[in-house]
Amino acid sequence: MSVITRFAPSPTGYLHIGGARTALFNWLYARHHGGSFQLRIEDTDRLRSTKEAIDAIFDGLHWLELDPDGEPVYQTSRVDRHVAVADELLANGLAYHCYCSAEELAEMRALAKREGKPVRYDGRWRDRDRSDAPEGVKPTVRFKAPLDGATLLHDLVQGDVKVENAQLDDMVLLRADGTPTYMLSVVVDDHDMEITHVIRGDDHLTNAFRQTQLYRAMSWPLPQFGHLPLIHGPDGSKLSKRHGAIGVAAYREMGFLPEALRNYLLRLGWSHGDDEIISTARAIEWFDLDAVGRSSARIDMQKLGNLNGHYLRETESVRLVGLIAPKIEAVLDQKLRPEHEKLLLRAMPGLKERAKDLNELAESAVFYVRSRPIPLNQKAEKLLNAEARARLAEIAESLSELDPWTEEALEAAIQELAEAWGAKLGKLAQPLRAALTGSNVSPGIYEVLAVLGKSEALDRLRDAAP
RNA sequence: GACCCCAUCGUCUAGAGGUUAGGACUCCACUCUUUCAAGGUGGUAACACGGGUUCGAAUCCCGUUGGGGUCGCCA
Repeated sequence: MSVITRFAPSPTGYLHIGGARTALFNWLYARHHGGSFQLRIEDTDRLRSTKEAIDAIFDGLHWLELDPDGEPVYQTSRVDRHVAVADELLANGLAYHCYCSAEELAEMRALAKREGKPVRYDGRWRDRDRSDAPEGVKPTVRFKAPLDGATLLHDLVQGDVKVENAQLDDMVLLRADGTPTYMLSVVVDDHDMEITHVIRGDDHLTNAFRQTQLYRAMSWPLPQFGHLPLIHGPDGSKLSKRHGAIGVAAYREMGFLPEALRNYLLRLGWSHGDDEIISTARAIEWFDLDAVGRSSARIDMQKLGNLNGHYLRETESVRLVGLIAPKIEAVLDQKLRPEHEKLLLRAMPGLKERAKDLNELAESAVFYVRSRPIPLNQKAEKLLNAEARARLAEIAESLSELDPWTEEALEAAIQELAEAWGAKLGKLAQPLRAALTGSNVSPGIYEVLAVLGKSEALDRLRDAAP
């Protein structure tokens, strides 16, 4: 039987980083086994589900290049089927109507809590006759869960886990308004979609026991379960909004490459010996659930940044220019001209070596395409003292004869000048950098000179001359 | 509180009875060098604690402590 996995987020907010990892693991597992990866939108909470959140999930997955196979399934489109299953359970005596009001249940919980007893539904309508039903109360449908024994789970990540059935109460299958609850919907949908492997967050582990009982009640084959440990914030606490970078879109805005985020997320909880840099092709080849750890992990932005820098350096220049062009245009408040894009393309090798993310890359590239005169930052200003400016004039003069205008030729020419003046190279290089880039930090100065081209470079030097 | 899960450098992790406990990020030196990065070399840094089992435990068992998850007519 072929493997079918699914990612089943509820569209009540952005696609967060933990969800992204769940999606990645499901995707990898399916790819590794030559199976299929499905997306199901769990939108049965009509009040909290939003179109924006659904779009955010699609966008996030698409950006991460984890697009699902086939069309996504919307859980709300399947309520009739969910209700039919509940009715079947009811007909077979495996479910029953419960006439408890919300207040009554709240009271039940409060009492249990006060007495220090386990907080759960006491099954008071389980065997009660329907004729006892109070007037005008719409009942919920509850699952008649087994009272004795235990439910065993062979979890692909967590191993064998056992829970006494006495710990599990009779869950609500259909709300008083007749709509199905999550617990019913997941089981029906996972079954109907023929999901073979349910890979999801650890927070669903206890749900797996209740769901197992439902599968049994319906005599459906059980899927395999794999519960992934949760991701925590840098301080070890639960990932929450105060950690800031929790939505996938935020990582995109911070200038991370999807492949870097994927590699980082992959290593968070999964390992393959000492391997750190793992291409997606390799990940597909190597990924399996037995190498997933059982303990939760913390987000480490430093490591993500380092990984991103690595992938940035490996990325073809054309793609990088395409990614940073909008950012540069925003800074300059104007569209880039084709010749500027060509220039940036030539500049990329030196720039990408130095950037940790796309925002840094864009920032460091701006000077190349600014129009003269190039604004100087404070340090550059300081470097361009009277002596330096005088020298720049001479350099410009001397360089105007240079042909060809190549990195090698420029290096030779400038070193020659330094020697002739008996000056240290730094004495020339820093003022050159300041005049050419407006900054004290940049790629190699010969490279900058060459990339800029003879006429623009000389013009910038003349701008700085006294 | 009840139930369940987890526990190796600050962080992510390798390790599946016998290792100088390895790698990566971070940090610190040194190196390269026209700046800044990247790169190279080296360094600091861990088996939570207590009992067992064993000739021998990071590895197996029990307990303690700590962390996490779940206990909705949310998903």
